[in-house]
Amino acid sequence: MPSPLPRDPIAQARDQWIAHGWGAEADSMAAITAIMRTASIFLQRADAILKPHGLTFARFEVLALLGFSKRGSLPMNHASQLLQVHATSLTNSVDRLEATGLVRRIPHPTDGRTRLLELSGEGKRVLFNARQDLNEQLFSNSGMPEADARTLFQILSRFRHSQGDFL
Amino acid sequence: MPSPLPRDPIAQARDQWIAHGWGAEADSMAAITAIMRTASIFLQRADAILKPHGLTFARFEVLALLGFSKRGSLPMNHASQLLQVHATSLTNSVDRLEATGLVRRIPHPTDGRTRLLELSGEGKRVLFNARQDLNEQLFSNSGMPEADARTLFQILSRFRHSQGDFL
DNA sequence: TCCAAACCATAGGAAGTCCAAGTATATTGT
DNA sequence: ACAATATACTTGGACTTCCTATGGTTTGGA
Repeated sequence: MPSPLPRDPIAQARDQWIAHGWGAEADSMAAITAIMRTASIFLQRADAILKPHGLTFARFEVLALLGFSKRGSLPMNHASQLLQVHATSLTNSVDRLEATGLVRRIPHPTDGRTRLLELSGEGKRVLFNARQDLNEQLFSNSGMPEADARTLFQILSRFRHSQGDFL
Repeated sequence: MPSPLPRDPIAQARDQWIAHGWGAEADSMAAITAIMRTASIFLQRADAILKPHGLTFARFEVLALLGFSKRGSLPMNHASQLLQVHATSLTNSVDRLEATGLVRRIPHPTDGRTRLLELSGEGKRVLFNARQDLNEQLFSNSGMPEADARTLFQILSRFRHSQGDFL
């Protein structure tokens, strides 16, 4: 928890980059560093909001995904692809969600390798409340103007697409 | 390591948000999720580039900061503020940097509480090479057009300022 | 058919982040 | 001068992420 700094340290780093002759890379460096810092800020805010619900953002995302699934269940495989995290990360999250009774692992009817994830009743309740809080306290009030959010999303979509993040 | 998806899962989530009546929050949600995902992509790329140097991005940032300090040394306190990470995160990074001989902790001449960080000769060498690789393989070639990088940095600076990230 | 290759999930381990607490040192106010 | 407060750093714990390796299951080619 850094106290407010006299000047943007990323802007300072950018100046240093330029001063040392890497002007061509300075803007890219600054943008990447700023993205990482911003992600950290949002993650902390989201986790703080979700803490009273006994959730983290990673686990919230799992619940939210399951809440949208038509059939009410999703193979772990599929879920980890949609959440774009490593399979082992999802295993970790699901372990905790299952331990607190928000989610169940059930066997796949035809494929013995696959496990399906299913929300419990309690899981649905927690999801409902957590999502409401997150919408009110974070998404409705992110601190970013709508226009900026849209521009950001467009730029990042272009970038992610260029990186093979999706087809 | 997710394989390429048929469609952007964040755009899908955004659609779901709208379909469920949270259209007002959808763009913000999508932007925030995209930021987190993009940060993850960049972090993985940076860590992969730095691995041959025996570094991670977190530790590289410490070295880079020290490399810029006029006096050649910096109090941990000051460093953690500039890097905008918790003091304990810096302790963690410095432990590893010191264990591999890239950095030294030396006592502060007048304040007994403070420890100064100092690059070793090997630390300077590693920094030089790592920074060159990062500039060539990540920053020069980030996959983001210069104009996008600049726009991104501006939007994120506005946001971070609004969040009290700096004055 | 049946063996090899692909796939799903999990275990273990390394690293990063944060927070809460604890220790030591400085500073401040009475 | 001395007690209270503030600051600097570290320790321990919770959590996430990734990677590598392993055990089962399924699938596909000889």
